[in-house]
Amino acid sequence: MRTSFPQLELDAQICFPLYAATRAVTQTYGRLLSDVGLTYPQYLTMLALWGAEEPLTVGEVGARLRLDSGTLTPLLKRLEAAGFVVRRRDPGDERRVLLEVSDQGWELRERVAHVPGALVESLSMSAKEGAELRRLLHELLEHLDADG
Amino acid sequence: MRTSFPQLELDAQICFPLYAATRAVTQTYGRLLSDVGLTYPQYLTMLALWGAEEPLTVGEVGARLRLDSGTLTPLLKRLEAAGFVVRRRDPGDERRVLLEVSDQGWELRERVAHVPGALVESLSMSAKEGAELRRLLHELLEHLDADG
DNA sequence: GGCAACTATATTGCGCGCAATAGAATCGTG
DNA sequence: CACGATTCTATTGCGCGCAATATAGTTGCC
Repeated sequence: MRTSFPQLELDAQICFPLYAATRAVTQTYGRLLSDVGLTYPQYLTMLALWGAEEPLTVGEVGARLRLDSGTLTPLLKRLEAAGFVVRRRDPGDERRVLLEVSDQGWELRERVAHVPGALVESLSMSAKEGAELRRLLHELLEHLDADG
Repeated sequence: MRTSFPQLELDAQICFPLYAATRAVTQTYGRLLSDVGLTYPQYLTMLALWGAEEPLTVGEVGARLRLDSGTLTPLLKRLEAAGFVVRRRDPGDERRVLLEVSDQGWELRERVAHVPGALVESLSMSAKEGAELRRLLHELLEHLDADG
């Protein structure tokens, strides 16, 4: 390089490993999920719906996944088209859309129950390192939420 | 939820914090880079070109960033349209495209020299934690490269 | 009740990210 | 030299991810 800018080295930063690792993990999930016809963001959305006590709204899913309606609306329409979710307006507040997991959606849950284990296998990380990584990522998220 | 699938909890996994943290970091970069008209992937591409001793090919940039031509070709055309990069076929091998940083591209480097520092500031992570996070992410990448 | 703020979702536009494919140039082998 | 295999970039198609905007429904205040 023409002059020295050591702070601009690719590998010296956290940003690039984070970016590359996320894409690698997404691809690994993609291979595990292609059988059942889900993408990784669709899988995360189903996790949110499966984990809720009752039907969530689009906004509630967005709050959990940190995604907005521009991303979620078409994604949810695809999940509905695939038969995993039913979307209907909340009769009590017609602005809101309630997302209900269909019977087929509950069956899907059993078909992907092996996925987290398979992924942890692929990562081949110790439980201790995994917990540490999770802790650091949560910390990073909190800082960026506060003032990032 | 209807039945218990503890392994399917959103926060129990590494995947979701990784996914959310990456998007948060990308957004933080986006705010820092919007002044100069770069996106985050464009910035990473410029880092690769700035850091090379001589013009890189599309494939060489792809190897460094782990991106393929489907992503890079249009991205590089946008960088060329913005005046930061010159693309030309390698006279010695007409299959390859050489990517040269323009004068304007070198000037850009000085205008973003503050970005890594500003980002580290936003993360408000200790140097020790940053190094640990980087180490864990590199490890994760290696495992996924090998058999993921 | 009426009307202005506010809220929730949908739409549009653009830039990735990647699989699949195409097309051109080069290489290797006979 | 010929020709099939390989390499390199470009193209196409689709699904995010997000800013900006639009639209419909609700609430609060008078």
